[in-house]
Amino acid sequence: MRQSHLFTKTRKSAPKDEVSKNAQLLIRAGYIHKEMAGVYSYLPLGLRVLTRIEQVIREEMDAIGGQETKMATLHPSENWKQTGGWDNVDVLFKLMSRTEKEYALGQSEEEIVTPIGQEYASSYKDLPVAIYQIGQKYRDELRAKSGIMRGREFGMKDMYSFHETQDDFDRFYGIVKEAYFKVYSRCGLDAKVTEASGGAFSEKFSYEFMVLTDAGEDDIVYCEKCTHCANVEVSSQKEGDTCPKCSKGELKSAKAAEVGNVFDLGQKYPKAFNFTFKTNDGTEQYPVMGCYGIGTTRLMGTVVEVLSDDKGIVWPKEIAPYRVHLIGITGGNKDVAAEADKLYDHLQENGIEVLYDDRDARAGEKFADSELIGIPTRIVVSEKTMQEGGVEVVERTTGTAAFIQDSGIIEYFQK
RNA sequence: CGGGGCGUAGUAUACCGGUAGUACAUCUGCUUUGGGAGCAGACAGACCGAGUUCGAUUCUCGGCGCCCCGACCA
Repeated sequence: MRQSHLFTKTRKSAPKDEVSKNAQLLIRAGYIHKEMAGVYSYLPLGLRVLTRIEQVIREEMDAIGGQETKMATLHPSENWKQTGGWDNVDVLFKLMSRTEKEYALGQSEEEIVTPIGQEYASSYKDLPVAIYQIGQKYRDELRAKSGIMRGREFGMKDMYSFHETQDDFDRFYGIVKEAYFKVYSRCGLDAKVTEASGGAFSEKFSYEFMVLTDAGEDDIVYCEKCTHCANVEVSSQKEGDTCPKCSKGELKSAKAAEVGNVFDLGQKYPKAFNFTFKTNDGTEQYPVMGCYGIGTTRLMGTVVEVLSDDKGIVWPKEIAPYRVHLIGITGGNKDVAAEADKLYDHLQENGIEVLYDDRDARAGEKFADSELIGIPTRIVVSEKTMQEGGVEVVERTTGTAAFIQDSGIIEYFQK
């Protein structure tokens, strides 16, 4: 992508009404555009990041047998009335058509996925099954906050599983947990898992996946010696306590962002829709159901909160909008511009995604923009580098510059 | 939903009871070119409504919007 064609531009200052770091940086760098409180549009750069996050999640869900779908987000009110959610889920957006027919906007998909499961899973031979989707969710939050961390419209991967037994759900939960840790790791985050309450819709437990950041909304305690982590909201554990798991470490308290969760739904939804399957002895039974969420847009915001520095965003390679930011410092020299053009083509021909700053701008502006946008590797072509037969390469994470010969450029990105 | 704060060009800001100035961005021209360039010129603005007043962007009230704290958080 030639930056001269990219329709977004960077800004020096953030809008005064955005305080959160993720919103300030993402807006300044041209990733997102605010529509209203809690609702953002994703612009070309932002969409590329979001799409990559989705792809990481997709790969990990597919790897554990999840099957992707695209379920409706405009829901019939009847399904919500059948589960009681129409009157009991206060974040549910309800709307009415011109013919006074009622609808709900999907804030979660149990009301949709359960009847679908019922249609296709009628035997124990069809279980377990896990289906998921990645898409928009709508929640009528009383207060949207923290940029893209808590919005009224947001992106989420939600997976639902149906099992013959509780034991089988527990087994599958362990598999999902490992897959979730892979997702966070690939996104450059270090996550912890905690037990928490199931919220209003489940009398059973839930698990929350947490990333330490002051931008988060949850108060947790965690052990530095082991993986133990608990939500202060539902546990009596507090800072300074001896870790109940390893009894070696002392608990520390911290703010954390919930970047994923798992709910054990039991048989609530199958019962509400009378979804039964035949067991191997011919009796009818309700399946055990689980749901597994990852907020894709919140995950993006969390990455910005956790990894950015005073110069701008720092994307991990897996989810960066481009792998390389190629910068031509031409100073009006046509030979340099031609050399940068050539390198741009060369990188693309080798499958390396590149944002090419071919703008007629000064070096300082290009460097500052590059650091704000946060692409992992910057390559600089200038008169100086041409004389030496190579390019300057700077990693965004460290800021250290290295010189590599033209012949070694592609190899640099293949290691 | 309770409390607090804020609404001035595209963005960030300043001043003012007598219709608004600056910076960045944008446009034109010349110069400049490895850390957000310089000069000259141009375009562009008071959230909405009511009230007070000779006159309101400024004061008062209401609405709307946004941010923050709290509550809430499938």
